Amino acid sequence: MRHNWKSVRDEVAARILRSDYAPGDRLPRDEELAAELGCARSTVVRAMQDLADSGIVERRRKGGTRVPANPVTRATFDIPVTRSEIEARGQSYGYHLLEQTPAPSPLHVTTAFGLSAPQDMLHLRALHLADQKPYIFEDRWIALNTVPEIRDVDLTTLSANEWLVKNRPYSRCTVRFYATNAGSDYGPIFATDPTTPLFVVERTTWVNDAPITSVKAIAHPGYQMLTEVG
Amino acid sequence: MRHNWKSVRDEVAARILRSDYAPGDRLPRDEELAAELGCARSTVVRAMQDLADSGIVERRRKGGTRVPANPVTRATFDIPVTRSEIEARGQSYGYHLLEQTPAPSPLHVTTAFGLSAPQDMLHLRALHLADQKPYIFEDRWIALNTVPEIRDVDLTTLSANEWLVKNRPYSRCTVRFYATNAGSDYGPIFATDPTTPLFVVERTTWVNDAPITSVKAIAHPGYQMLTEVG
DNA sequence: CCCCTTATTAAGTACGTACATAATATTTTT
DNA sequence: AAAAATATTATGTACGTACTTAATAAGGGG
Repeated sequence: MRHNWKSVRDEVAARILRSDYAPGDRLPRDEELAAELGCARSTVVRAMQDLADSGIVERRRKGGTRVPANPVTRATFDIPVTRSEIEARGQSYGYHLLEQTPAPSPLHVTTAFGLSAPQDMLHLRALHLADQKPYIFEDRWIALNTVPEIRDVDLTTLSANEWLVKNRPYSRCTVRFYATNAGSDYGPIFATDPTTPLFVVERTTWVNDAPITSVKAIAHPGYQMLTEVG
Repeated sequence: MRHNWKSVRDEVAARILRSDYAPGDRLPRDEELAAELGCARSTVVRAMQDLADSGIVERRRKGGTRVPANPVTRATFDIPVTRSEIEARGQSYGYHLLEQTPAPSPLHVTTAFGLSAPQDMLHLRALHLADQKPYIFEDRWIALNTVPEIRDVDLTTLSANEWLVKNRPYSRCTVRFYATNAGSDYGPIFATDPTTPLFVVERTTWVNDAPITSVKAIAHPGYQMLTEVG
């Protein structure tokens, strides 16, 4: 069964694994590989594009295909809506809106959006619960200029997360991972010591350069983000 | 210029953005879209597969293409060899091997690999410097059964990271992100308080189910992992 | 010898056809 | 009415051809 792109991909990947093609090396041209493996060039192209998407090979017009001299591990994470994440774990989902205040954006939000001046925003603080226990605390700012309808949405039962994702899709998004201390802000929420390290995912979204929302999602102590490659 | 797959992709993405196609909705069949946009079905297929790869649509045989009812943010991170990462920042790279000891794998490493019993491994502790300052500290275990050659490699000048990546490509890898405290282990290394929160990337790699290496990369205080989507 | 122009190369794309495959829907059988 | 066999459907894949494009290499002129 040599005549499908996945087996071509696996064959090329195996050669790289065996160091037949080593980092920095140039691979045979698509046409040659096609002739060697007895398939059409388009099949090799499909296989190679998959390998290129995974960062296993690099392709350049005229330059050919090569194994990167400095290989990288390309990891892909799916960040779901928090409710889906909790339900996928087989736990019950709970949601508490702690605060909902219109306010001008503070400096760190203004700069996250790349704005030159503060804008009117809606500030939300909410807690997501898994089996009644604090799972993720979110601190969110929503740009009222871009999303005025949010004023009329009841956010005490439906999380802003969910409303936005279904009503205000974004065209651009930055994601930032880092570690922080629970401190006096999050310590009480998770009923933990102020020195407890917490994992933070910060996401900022735009639609055609107009700011939508910026969220800090602070995960409960011990939270890990996991993915498989290959 | 409607006759290329990127413009087809962008048109469909724009329709989703405008909520012409809302979460849960089924899109027209490839053939219909092709007729509407005046291109071949294969062009629509190419566009749709790209959208599916980004998680923007879901495709199922017979079921058709639809906008996911529970959208996710799909973020992709490239984790380079540490030296490349530092040099890409325009900083000078430095490397110090702090410890190199053969030892049976401790429990957390044994379980990370999914092994039933401890194996002989090489334990390394090393520090990567950017502009002479501690950047990433790594705590690494290498499976000697799978990579016996590592015994004869001089790891005082070349990091194990680089040697492995060029000589022992992996076929499978898990990546884990989390937060930890500097504590007495890492506090002295980064010259920081034991309560300082630190960002950790833990990677475990195999080649055809044989364990290669498991690394904890502890980043300096303030380290952030950043990516753009869209 | 260096710079600029021109040729060549190998990947990138578009198209159309034919067929495969996995779901789903329908019909038949028990 | 439930279960099993069968038909239908929309995506998935393979192929071959023709053409485009970006990058490199070769050539020519100052």
